[in-house]
Amino acid sequence: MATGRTHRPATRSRGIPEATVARLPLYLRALTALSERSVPTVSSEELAAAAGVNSAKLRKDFSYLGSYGTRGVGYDVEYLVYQISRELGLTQDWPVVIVGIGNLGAALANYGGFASRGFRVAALIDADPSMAGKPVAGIPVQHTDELEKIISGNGVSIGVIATPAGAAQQVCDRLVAAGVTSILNFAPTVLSVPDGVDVRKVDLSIELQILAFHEQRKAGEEAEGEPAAVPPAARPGASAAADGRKGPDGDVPAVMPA
Amino acid sequence: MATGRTHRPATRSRGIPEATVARLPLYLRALTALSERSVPTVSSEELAAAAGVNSAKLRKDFSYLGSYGTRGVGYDVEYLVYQISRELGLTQDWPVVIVGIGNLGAALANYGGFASRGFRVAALIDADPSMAGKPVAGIPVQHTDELEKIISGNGVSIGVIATPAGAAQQVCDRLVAAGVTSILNFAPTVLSVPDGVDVRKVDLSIELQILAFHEQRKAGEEAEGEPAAVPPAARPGASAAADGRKGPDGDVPAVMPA
DNA sequence: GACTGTGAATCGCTTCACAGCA
DNA sequence: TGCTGTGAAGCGATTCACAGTC
Repeated sequence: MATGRTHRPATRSRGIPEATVARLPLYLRALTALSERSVPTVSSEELAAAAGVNSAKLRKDFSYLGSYGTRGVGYDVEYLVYQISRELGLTQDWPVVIVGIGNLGAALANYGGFASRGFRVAALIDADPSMAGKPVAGIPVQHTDELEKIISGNGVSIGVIATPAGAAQQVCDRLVAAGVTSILNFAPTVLSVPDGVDVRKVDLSIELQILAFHEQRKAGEEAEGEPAAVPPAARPGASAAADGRKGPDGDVPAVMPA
Repeated sequence: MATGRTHRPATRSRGIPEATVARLPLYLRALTALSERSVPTVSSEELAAAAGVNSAKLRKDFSYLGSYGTRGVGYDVEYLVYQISRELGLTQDWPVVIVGIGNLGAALANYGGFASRGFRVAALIDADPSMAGKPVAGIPVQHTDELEKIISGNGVSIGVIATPAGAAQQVCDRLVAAGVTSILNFAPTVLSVPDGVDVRKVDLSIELQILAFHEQRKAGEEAEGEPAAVPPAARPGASAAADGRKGPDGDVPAVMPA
């Protein structure tokens, strides 16, 4: 899981479970594809397959939205596209700003998936003065000094942080102070925000680490036994660090913060 | 949640819950930061705060790995860094290939968080012949024709797909056929893979859609009442589409696949 | 006959609360 | 005394299985 909210204990939104909300975009994508092929109706089984979930889950999810299907027939594709879009709030325009126009920020600015779903890149912001004015994805980059002006001037409530980790919290604070209440964070840091502000995070290297865990497990199973659970290596003692500890695989790994 | 596996029913790995595995990289990041500041030990409370979780959860998580703490004291930072690294499989080198060197692929190739955690970008692959040989992040891009050779030649078991949606399944099939067993998918498509292959996905626009849902809810609450649950708009009938349906917010949204 | 909608059962994760140990 | 480690309780999500409806 690449993501998570900060705070908000058990405040389930409008009765729709969080897990369901997280799947609605998946259904929407699958439905949109069907819509383009002019498929009029679809069964829970078919749609579930297209979205990569099982049909019981899909039907349960849709039951939270209301009874939008027809027994014995299935779901009307166009109608469901509209209902889910509305439920997700995509029937309105969401101006977003992207802060930090490095490789990743530029990729995000160019990403077609945003614009096509009601998200409009209202501004690109970077701290590097030499970037100012340069167009990225056809939008001129503005300097961080303008941040507050841009947010309030465009009524931006969603911000995307693609800065280095060190700058993220500060940028976050300024975004929040200027009125942003939802943040998508690509920087590898835990952001702290006041109540009422939502944060979702995407950490590219975390996903790879989870894959590595399973990959290692596969390799271990091939060779029968489980990978040694608790190696007889040195245990903590009172002192810290530097005791040349080694594990079954070799040396202490070169782990560093991003 | 930005991510999910495909298949694998209830095969909990070595007794460590999936949810715990997904948090280990978070702990590792926080611990690495402490390690760099030469902090020798840390309590569950402190570490939990740094990782953005609560302390009960953290202790439970660590209890699945073994008893690595000292009652009355806390956890030895260096020792825990090593144990978690080992558990995640980061004590070994993982060659990865990135397929699709557009904006996003280039950003990934340049992303420092990979290399610093034992992931080595073994090759960059793109279908565009004019890209071939051009260096990105210091690594020359190779043509898709070389894919199989590259995978087997480097013993690559993890592949990253950053192609357009249309090419993703085909690339996936070739990666799997060549021996890749873990895939990180950035393309907005559901990939189908044989048993034994893990897929994790990151969809940038899905995260924004989830934020939009909550954002909309906040706005709705300000104005007291809930947003109308089931509008009296036209219901499906037998025929599909094009009936000029409108919702409370205006028109049918312009949703499109990425 | 086919497929949706949903109560009930189940599963897994989180949280509580305290026993166990340095 | 302070903090970890963990059974047990609580809770949300998934799955089952079938009644309801076209």
